[in-house]
Amino acid sequence: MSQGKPNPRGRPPSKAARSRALAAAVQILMEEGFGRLTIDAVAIRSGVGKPTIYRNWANASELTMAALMESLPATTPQATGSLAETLEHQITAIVTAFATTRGRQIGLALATADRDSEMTRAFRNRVILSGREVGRGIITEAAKAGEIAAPEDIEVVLDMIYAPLFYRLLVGHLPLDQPFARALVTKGLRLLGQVR
Amino acid sequence: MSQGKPNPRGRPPSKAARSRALAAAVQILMEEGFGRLTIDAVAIRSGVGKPTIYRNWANASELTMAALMESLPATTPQATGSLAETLEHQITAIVTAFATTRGRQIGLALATADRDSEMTRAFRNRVILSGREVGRGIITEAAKAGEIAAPEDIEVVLDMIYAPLFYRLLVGHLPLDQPFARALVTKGLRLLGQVR
DNA sequence: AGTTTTTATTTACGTTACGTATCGTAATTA
DNA sequence: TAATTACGATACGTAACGTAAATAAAAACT
Repeated sequence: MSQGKPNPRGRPPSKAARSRALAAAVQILMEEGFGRLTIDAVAIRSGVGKPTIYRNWANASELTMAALMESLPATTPQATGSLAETLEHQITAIVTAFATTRGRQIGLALATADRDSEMTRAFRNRVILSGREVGRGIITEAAKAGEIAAPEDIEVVLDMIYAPLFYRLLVGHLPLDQPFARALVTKGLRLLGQVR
Repeated sequence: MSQGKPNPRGRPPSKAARSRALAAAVQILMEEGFGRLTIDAVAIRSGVGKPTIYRNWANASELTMAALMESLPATTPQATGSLAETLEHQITAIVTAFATTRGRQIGLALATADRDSEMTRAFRNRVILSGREVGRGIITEAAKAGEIAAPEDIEVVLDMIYAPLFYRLLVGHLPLDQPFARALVTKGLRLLGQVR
């Protein structure tokens, strides 16, 4: 590594401006929705100049993802209990989170995003895949505890449990509700060798 | 019902203009990609006027979906064989189809589309859900033939098999390839009570 | 044949958002 | 105090949207 900060010369970037812009973006997202979240709107509402916004985020899509990440609820503390209980608790929480309008916004943001940007990767990991990772933890713990055998093809199993949530959210062919969450868990457990 | 076509008075809508516009849209989609498919571009390339285009499709997003449907490969004829063979054949075909760039375009179109328009519904059924419906057919046939028991929660099972394809396509966290297709079928069969 | 109706094409327009450039000012270091 | 860098304001050029107005063409009615 180099010596980090040799000497920052001129006026430092304003943390305040950055956070005012981000806060305005989150507000717009909540109050007016995805379609209204434009750089101009954020500039006007926050009082931060457009060039400053562009100095902080590469484009509108990245600002949107930043705002979405900002507006996420804190991750649910992991419940303790049987594999079935824990899993159902988590899936149910995801269904609840997706039930809001934010669900569609997330899908839209992901689809629109520039595939291989740093921001997109972060968004994907923290928003889309975080639930799936929690699920991985729950399952591997259950395996360690001897509740189930060590699953093979864990990635495929995880996809089969978590993808349908995203699928129903985006495609909307069938409801994304509690009964669905329960059925998903039941079937998922069967994949893990546990019949309930 | 009324008497259908009493007498269409003035100049009839030009089928030619419509299909020229659609063809141009498909071309642009193939050659330049989703982002370049704009009404202006289609008008210029096809020689069809913008108002005429708007008379045929409500907006740019609908034209895009129409073009995507137009450019779809003919549906694979259903192979005959065991449940496992038939299912694997079909899933593999979907993976192949999704592997092209068109895969991403489909996801983008769906995410961007106006949720409850006629066109969106058609697009969803013919592009996103058609594979899933073929799967339903394969499974119910196998059940009728006594190869498996009649599955309960068929909708959930279908989602668990078909959603992961879409998920990997859009999220891109893991490859959408043949090994994945095979693993998916194996796990799917287990859900259907068949172990191989 | 002439009138009416409807569409096609052309052209222009107003709107919105993007992303950038310019400018004078403010904040910080040397 | 000078140099440097970011700030806010403003204006700009570009692109695409979707609509309007005007003229020409194609068909049905009389």
